[in-house]
Parts: sequence; structure tokens; C-alpha cells
Amino acid sequence: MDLISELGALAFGSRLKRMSETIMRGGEEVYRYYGIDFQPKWFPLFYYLAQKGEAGIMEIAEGLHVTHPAVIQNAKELEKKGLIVSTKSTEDARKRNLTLSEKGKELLPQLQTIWQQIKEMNSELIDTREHNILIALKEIEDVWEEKSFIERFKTFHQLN
Amino acid sequence: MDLISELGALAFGSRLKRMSETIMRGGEEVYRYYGIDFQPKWFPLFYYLAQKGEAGIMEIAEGLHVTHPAVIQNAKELEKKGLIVSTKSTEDARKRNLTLSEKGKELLPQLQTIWQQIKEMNSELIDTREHNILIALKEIEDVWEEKSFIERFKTFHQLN
DNA sequence: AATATTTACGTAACTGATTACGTAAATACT
DNA sequence: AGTATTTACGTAATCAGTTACGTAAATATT
Repeated sequence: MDLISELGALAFGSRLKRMSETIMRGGEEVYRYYGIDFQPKWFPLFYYLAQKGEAGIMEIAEGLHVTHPAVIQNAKELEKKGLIVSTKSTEDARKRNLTLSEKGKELLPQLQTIWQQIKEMNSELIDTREHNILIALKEIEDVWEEKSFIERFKTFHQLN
Repeated sequence: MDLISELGALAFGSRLKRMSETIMRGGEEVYRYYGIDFQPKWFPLFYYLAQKGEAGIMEIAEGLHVTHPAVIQNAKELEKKGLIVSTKSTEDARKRNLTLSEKGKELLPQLQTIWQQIKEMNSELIDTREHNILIALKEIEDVWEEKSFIERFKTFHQLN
């Protein structure tokens, strides 16, 4: 048990971040292993478009719980790779809609195979533990949804 | 259940990162609430020095599981705030040792009070869930320690 | 003793998100 | 119709870490 693990509740922010980076790097290697030019960070956007067909920037940002600049940046990269296309909305001149390109649609089955495998592997990793990190994550997200960290702190502070 | 939650095992990298950022921001507010000029990201280094007294850059980096540039950056900031001091090692001309400054030592008790409260609050948050995220985290870290993500993937792939 | 390797540290550039701020178009209000 | 507000998007700067690379000192090898 090293110092950081001991800190437990106090320093688990950085541990979460480290783990997230490990996962991302792992994803990269999987795509490379299959010789596919795709980055893990593109997954949410690409997957979203594969599901929904067409969508505007803000809609995607909300659906993925990221900020709209993040969507724009990822979209820019995917567009450069020719995997998605962007079209100006006809009803609303402010809006820009994104869809998978033909090339994107062609790539989709291969990606789906890979995603399926990653998912199975991760599920095996996650579900065979006594404590399920996804459920734990969701539980905490839900708590914070109803009352922010600092709000909880202030309340807590008054009681203790 | 939104799209991202559904993705579960597939996209939980980004969820971890988001949660880590929420925690960090929360920490900031707590220090501000107490009117203390301290940032959450300094905690691991400062705490490490409070425990160990004196230590070199590499030793700290390993102890905290971060890269040495990260330590150097944090040290630079803490030194600027006058909370730590850095001295050239006498036995090893390559080494530079860090310790808490007098000001740092004076601040320590106040910080400890705050840390204690954060810890209690987080513990309450974590321990009252059915699935303990810290245990889940540790379990997965242990699995990865013995076999990396991509190694596991390749093995898994051959079996399925 | 001379050379090769390793270790400790520093700097620069990159990463993948964020916040902050700005513009243009749509909608609501009076 | 004219004004205020909101919505959709874009860009720039920032954040907290990383990787990549370089230098100097210490250690190991021959």
C-alpha cells in the first residue's frame, strides 16, 4: 500500500484521471493492432452519429455530456479524416449538422467488431469484481447531480 | 439512462476523467471557502513532504505515481508561494531536495483540518454506496499491474 | 583510467479536455 | 416593429498532466 493508495478518499481524483488515461492509451493500441486509423477520443462522437444519424453540435454536446468546443474539435478531426461530413442546416441558419460520411459508414462494421471486443473484455474485467466500478461511478454521479460537491461540503461542515 | 451511461464499459475512460475534474473543482471551492490560498493539485506533493520531510524529485514522482516534470511544475508553484524550499543535495550534485518551508509548516495544521473534513465527507459519500469505488479502483489497478490493457486484449482476443 | 551506461533533473511541445468570450441568428416581449 | 434575451456555434487561452529530448553527474565495466 503506497502513500497515494492510503490517501484513499482524499486523493482519488488523480487516481481516476490516471485510470482514464490508461484506458485511452489501451484503446489506441487496440486500433493500431487492427491497423485502423482511429482514436479512442473520437469514439463518443462517432458512435453518437452512427446511432442518431444526423445531429447538431449542441445536441451532441449535451448527449455526450461534454462542452461544445470539445465536439467541434473532435468533429474537425473526424472531418479531416473524411469519416464525417458537416452540412449547414436548412431550417436554422445558425446550425450545422453532422453525419457519418460514406467512408465513415464503410468503416463502421470494422469499428463495431472492435468495440464489441473491447466491451466484452472490459465487461469481463468490471463485472467479475466484487465492487462494480461502473455502478459505483453512476451512484456518485447521481449524488452530485442533486447536490454539488461544495454544497454537500457546506452542509456536512455545519453538521460536524 | 443516456447514451453515454449505456456505453458503460466502452466509454468509461472519459467518465472517470470528468469525475476527477469535478472532484478537483470541488476541492478548490473548499480551500476558497476557508480563505486559504491552496490548490488541490498541490495536495499530493505537499502531503508527501509533510510525511517524509525531505525528498528528491524522482523519489517523489515514484511515490506519487506521476512523472517527474509534474513534480517539478508543482514544486515551482509551491516554492513561488513560499510553502516549500528546495536545496541542492550535498552528497549528489545532480539532486535537489524539497522540504516544507517554515510558512508551509505553519499552514499545515489548517490544511490538515480541511483535509480531514474532505476525507470524512468523501468517505461518507463512498462508503455508504453499495459498490465502493475505491475498492473497485484498486481491484482494477491490480489487474492492470500484472498485465497491461493491450496484453489482456490480445490474450482475450485469441480466446474469443 | 577511459568509456559506457544509468540516474536525476530540466525544458519544450503536446494532449484533450475545459472556461471565457465573441458573433450571428432565432425567439420572446412590449 | 423594435428591443431584449436566448440559442448555436466558433476561437483563443488555460489547465494539469503527459511524452520527447537534452545535459550533467554518478556508477559500472573493461
